[in-house]
Amino acid sequence: MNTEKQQGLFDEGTPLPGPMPWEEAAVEDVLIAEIALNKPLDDQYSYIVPDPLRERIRTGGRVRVPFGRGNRFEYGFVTALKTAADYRGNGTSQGVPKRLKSIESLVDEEPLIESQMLQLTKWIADYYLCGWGQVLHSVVPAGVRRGAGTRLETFVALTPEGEQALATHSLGRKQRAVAEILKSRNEPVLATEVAAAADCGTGPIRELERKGFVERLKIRSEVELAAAANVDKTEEFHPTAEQAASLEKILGTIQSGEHRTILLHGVTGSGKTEVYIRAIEEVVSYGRQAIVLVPEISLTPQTIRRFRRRFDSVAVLHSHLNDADRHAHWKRIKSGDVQVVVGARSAIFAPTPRLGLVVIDEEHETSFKQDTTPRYHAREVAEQRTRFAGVPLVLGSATPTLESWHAAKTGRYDLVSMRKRVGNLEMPPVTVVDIRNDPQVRKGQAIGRILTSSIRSALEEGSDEQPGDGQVILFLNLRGFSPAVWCPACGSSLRCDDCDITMTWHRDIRRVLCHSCAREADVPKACPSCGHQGWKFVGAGTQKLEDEVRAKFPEYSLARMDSDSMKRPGSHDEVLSAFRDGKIRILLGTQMIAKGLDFPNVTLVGVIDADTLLHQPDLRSSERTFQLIAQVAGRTGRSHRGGRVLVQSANPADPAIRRAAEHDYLAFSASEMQDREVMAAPPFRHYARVILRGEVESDVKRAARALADRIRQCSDAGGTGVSVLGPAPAPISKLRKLHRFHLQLAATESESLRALWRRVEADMPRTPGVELAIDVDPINMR
DNA sequence: AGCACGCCGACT
DNA sequence: GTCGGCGTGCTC
Repeated sequence: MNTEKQQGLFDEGTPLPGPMPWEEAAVEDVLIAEIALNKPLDDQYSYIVPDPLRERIRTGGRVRVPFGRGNRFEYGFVTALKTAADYRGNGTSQGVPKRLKSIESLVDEEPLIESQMLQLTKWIADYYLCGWGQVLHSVVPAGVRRGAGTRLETFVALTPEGEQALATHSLGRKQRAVAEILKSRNEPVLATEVAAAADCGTGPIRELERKGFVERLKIRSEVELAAAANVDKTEEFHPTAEQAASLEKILGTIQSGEHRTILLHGVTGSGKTEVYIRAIEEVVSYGRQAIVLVPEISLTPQTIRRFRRRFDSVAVLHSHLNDADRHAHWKRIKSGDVQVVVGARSAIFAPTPRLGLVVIDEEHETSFKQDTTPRYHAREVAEQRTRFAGVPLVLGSATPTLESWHAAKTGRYDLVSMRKRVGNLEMPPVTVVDIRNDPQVRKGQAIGRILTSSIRSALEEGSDEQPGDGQVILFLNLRGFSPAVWCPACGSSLRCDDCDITMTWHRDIRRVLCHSCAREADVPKACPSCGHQGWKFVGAGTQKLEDEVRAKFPEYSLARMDSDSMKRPGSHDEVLSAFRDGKIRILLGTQMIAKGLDFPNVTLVGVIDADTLLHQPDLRSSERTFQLIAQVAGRTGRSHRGGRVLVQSANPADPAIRRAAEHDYLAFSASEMQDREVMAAPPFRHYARVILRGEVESDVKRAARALADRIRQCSDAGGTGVSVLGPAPAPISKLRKLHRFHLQLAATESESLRALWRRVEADMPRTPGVELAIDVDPINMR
């Protein structure tokens, strides 16, 4: 706070403040609360706690305060409480001589945030350069903030007349079924449940109600949490030597009572999950809780079942929970009733009262980084949270990030490795097929000659008992039919009106879709640039692949799994169980099928195009390519039947692809690490990315230049050793109508980036209509 | 992030 | 004369 400015304020005729409470006698013990507001503000604001609230106010709870000149009411979190004496003496005396306002009211009786979580969120605000209040706001789920807890549900019950009618009246088939069900249950039943059990809609129920045989009851019910499944802890564990060693290492750390981060590098199929479960059992036996983070797409019923089978009380936090369910879970976790929390990124904020262990599975997944404010990485947040709690963090992956690998190599993490698969199964042989001269690919097909014949032999090949029951997984990381609609006359492609992106043709809806903003449009008859009629649909997505496979293998059943075909809840599980039962022989899809699937009869995995990620303008493109192939390859060879992998590529000599084919993470990481050092890229250098966006391109560009000048000025003056790159248009230069420019800051010490930014922020040039965001440790450069 | 205050141009 | 444009400090 600037004293001069405040002096000025008083000089300019602002009414002089009355005596502050501490200027009167016996008010030294007036209570003052520090409040963090949900705004991009660096400071907390001090408010007087009025006497009636004194006894009830708590750190970590929310309050309603008047804010700004208009005294509009805002919600904020109490981050600290102190007496006026402390307040005056705490060294911030420069900022004191201002009139403090009073808190209007308390929002929560019970604090939402306990002190370690307060500390953690403060760390996030400092590290990721955003407001503390913003972090606090985003850490508490909306359902919890709003107190969503109950919902009104419609129950139905049989009336006495209805019960008689069963014997005396003739009822329609469905109506009778409904009445029978209600009679046998002899209590009010959820209307939807009855309808499902009687295999009918609500029609028959309504008819019964009209006749007076059924009554409808609206019951406000506490949300019911999934009951503990049949717990089976007797499952025998015959650990491999490597599993035993890994587990021993983790248990040793747990018992040490100190924080360590353990990187568990285990190839696909090496049994990492079983190691996690055994470690969690240990902390649960001490009455502590564990948090398991998995990528959102791995949060499948199979994964959840795996934990539910082994623990009495598992809370699953997925993105499709409604507010009431989320709140119910949250309360139960907070009460200590939950042993294991399984969830995506944000589950790292689960309010476990006695945290014993955090596990992050598939540590390399990019979905652990949030791409809106606060732009945190769950791995870093977990590192801090476990450090504060003095408990271990286990990071598991077959293909660790270079960041984690580097941390392990330099001793910041402990490393344990599992190089062999459970059951002494071999890693599947991976063949890279050069498709540059493939006659089928040249004709525009997605599947080349060699992959075609491999699919056929995999499907036909069988065991002695069951001939010809082999299954095939085909992976293509592009949904839709064609990723481009191209005009052969002028060479232009259909683009999104709002984004700098080509539209993808979706044949099922006969429209084009922008995969960035989800905008939908019809394909114009003629090319808007040249008027030519006759579009070419270029490239292949999963829909086109589906067509091609059906045409080539009409005798085999097939399912496509991508976010378009899996919109209906439960469809994911249905397809996978049909695949498990062998009712589906060919499964094709996107990312969705690259994770965690484990089917013994899959004897061939085909990667349609290994190059899509390779050509991204991203320093991690090699790493991503390696990860993808290694993960997909892990879907086969999971039984004595063995299996193989075929990777189609136009760059068969690329080191990332070759190393992945050889299952050689060590060689890949060693050479990639050297490249990163030469490029001055992470993990050897830390980055922060500043993104500016606005509707008027020239304004954004000007703002970006002005900001870059200001940053360079601050940087030079401070001798910070921070290099400034840009500004340049962002790789996606327009997104949802907003033009985007970015610039990057790089330094050997992460802290120098933050120090520089804080100096820049203090006197930032601003342009109306241009928004600004900063991303610390960015992993998405788009 | 809002928002109230301010200083500039086009209207009754 | 004043209504309203949007640049720009300030928010306990």
